[in-house]
Amino acid sequence: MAVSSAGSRRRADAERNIARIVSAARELLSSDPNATTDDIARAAGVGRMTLYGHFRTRAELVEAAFVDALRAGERVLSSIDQTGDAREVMTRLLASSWQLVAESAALLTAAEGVLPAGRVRELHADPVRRMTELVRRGQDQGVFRTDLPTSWLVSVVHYILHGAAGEVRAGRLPSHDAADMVTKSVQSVLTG
Amino acid sequence: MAVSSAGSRRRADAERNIARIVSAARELLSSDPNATTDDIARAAGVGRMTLYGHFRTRAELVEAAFVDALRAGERVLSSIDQTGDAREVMTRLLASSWQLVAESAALLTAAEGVLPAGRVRELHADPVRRMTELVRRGQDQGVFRTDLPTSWLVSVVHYILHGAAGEVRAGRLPSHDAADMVTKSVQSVLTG
DNA sequence: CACATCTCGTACATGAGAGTACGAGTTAGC
DNA sequence: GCTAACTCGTACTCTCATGTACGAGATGTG
Repeated sequence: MAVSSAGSRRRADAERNIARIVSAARELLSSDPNATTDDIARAAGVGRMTLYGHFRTRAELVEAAFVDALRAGERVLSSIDQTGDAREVMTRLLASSWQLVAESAALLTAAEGVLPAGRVRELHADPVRRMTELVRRGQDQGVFRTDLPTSWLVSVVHYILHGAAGEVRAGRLPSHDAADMVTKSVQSVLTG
Repeated sequence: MAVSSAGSRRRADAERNIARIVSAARELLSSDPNATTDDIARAAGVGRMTLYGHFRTRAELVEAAFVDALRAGERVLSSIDQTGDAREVMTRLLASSWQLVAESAALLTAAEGVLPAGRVRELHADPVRRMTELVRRGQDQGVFRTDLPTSWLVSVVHYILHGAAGEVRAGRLPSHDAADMVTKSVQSVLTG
């Protein structure tokens, strides 16, 4: 997060620059978890020193980018139409969020490499919980398998998501095909 | 690979040290893709200078470790009983190799970060080809789904494998449960 | 318009890791 | 047991990224 927490108000240009930096960090770290502060500052169109004016350390910046991505994810998750059985909800969810989740794979790696152990899990406990609830609901409704633990099924969904992202990034899978393949594959695993 | 390629013969102790170094590299890089040459030399029980006597650069060492892991994988793949339909073969294959493939996930990351682009795919073209053939055979036999491309199915198998490895490493999944979950999940995706 | 806030270049300190140079000591193999 | 091959410690250079120090100039805001 930015240095000045709540006490004093920030100037508008500072606010704008912070947003730019976080956004650039999200973008760069999502394709290269080792992007340097210099890379990020440059991509944000600000000097490196400006960046350090807002984020004391690289770790602080990575966390800010990660939190930003999580917030975007939360926005999507909470806007999903929850009617119908769990299969339908899952399909809708994947259709509208697979790209987002997938893009953050490398960002997650970056966060894990830099943040104190456990902090990462702590930060995205919320989205994981929501996904877990959806899967469990499906199991309770009898539309998702119960011979595998809920937590494992949730994990597999993540792996498929991240994998698809990798394929797309590497240019081996056209982006518009990905959603369909992800959905079909996930549905198979969940229904057994 | 080692510096002296084919021309002159190596002394027995040198040969032994090379084996130790490669083995240590495989082990360390499999849990930390950023392990340093110093870490590896130390783990191999040799001086750093000995290591540099056999591998000019870190990249050369990483490649050697990667190739070594691939060879071990090939040995497993080629010893699998190929009788029965593709589902049975796949089950046998996963049972006896998931750990191996899984362990090499981080090693693969290390290789990708250090080797020239494309070199990695080039190196493990063989195992990928074998797995692809197995999946295609299943599709031809009518036991695996055909509504998703072969290459995508192969990829998903890899993701599930690597994901399981991550869970085991993180201590969230007991190692002896993993094989079963991987097998069930993969079977679901492949049969639709 | 005054001034606190913000920008950002240059320069520097630090630390980590790769790879090199040298050379004395050890060991395998004929 | 002689010799070439090998080991490996010390010490060095290079490069790269993080983070700090200083300070002059630009700009938003009351």
